[in-house]
Amino acid sequence: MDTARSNKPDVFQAIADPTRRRLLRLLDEQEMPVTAISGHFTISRTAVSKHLHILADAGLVRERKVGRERRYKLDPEPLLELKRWLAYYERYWENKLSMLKHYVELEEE
Amino acid sequence: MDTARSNKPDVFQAIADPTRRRLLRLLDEQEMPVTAISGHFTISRTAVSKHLHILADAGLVRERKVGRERRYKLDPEPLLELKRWLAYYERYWENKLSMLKHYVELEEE
DNA sequence: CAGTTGTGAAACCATTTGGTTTCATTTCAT
DNA sequence: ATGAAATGAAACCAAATGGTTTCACAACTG
Repeated sequence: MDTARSNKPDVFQAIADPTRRRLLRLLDEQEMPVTAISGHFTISRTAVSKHLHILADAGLVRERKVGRERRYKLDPEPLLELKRWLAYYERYWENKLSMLKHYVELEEE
Repeated sequence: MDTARSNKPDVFQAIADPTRRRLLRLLDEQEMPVTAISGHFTISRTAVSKHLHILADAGLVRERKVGRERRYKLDPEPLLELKRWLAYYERYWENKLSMLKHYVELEEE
């Protein structure tokens, strides 16, 4: 990790880490400051902070300064890219028959 | 990478790499042997082979021996986990109003 | 003003990751 | 049987990743 590099904010990369997925869930429910957030994890506050920056770089989280706190909140918008990516494969399960057909072909041949 | 460890076949992890996403697309269109596949990439055949094993571990790809070749083909089933994960956030864009409301709230406060 | 709280930046570190090159093995072609 | 083709395993490597500890600083609380 090291530093929060604002280089390649990749959604796929961002959600690859389980801790970050948990963070997204948490911040969907409510906006929270870093210390409160890190109370939900066993890793250090600093580590959580880094994950938050990665999520922010990917646009998955919004940051807002309130006094000395820095509150984070989910921004689901970038997940649309994932949704679009997934949509390509949608035809496989858009109906049970196509799925079945797929498996039959896999088994045969 | 090093070796194809059949430890934690994580879908999120598997699709995090852009090369692997390209592989999935390619193998959706047709079943192919390793050498043919690696013709589509600039990295070495061995590297492609490793990516294929990672995808296979995640269940995203099926392997079939045919003579001296080893043919790979997409198995989209594990993508359903991703779809389910994504479904949680679905309410945000299930209608334009909820999305709009979300952004307004983000801007306000 | 003095002290405490909330947070990020830096410097480190071990492990994982994506790649390469080399070698061994299996299967096909002659 | 002999050689070429298709592929995985091994050993190795540089860079990225996820963590930690320490330090500095801004902003509240007395």
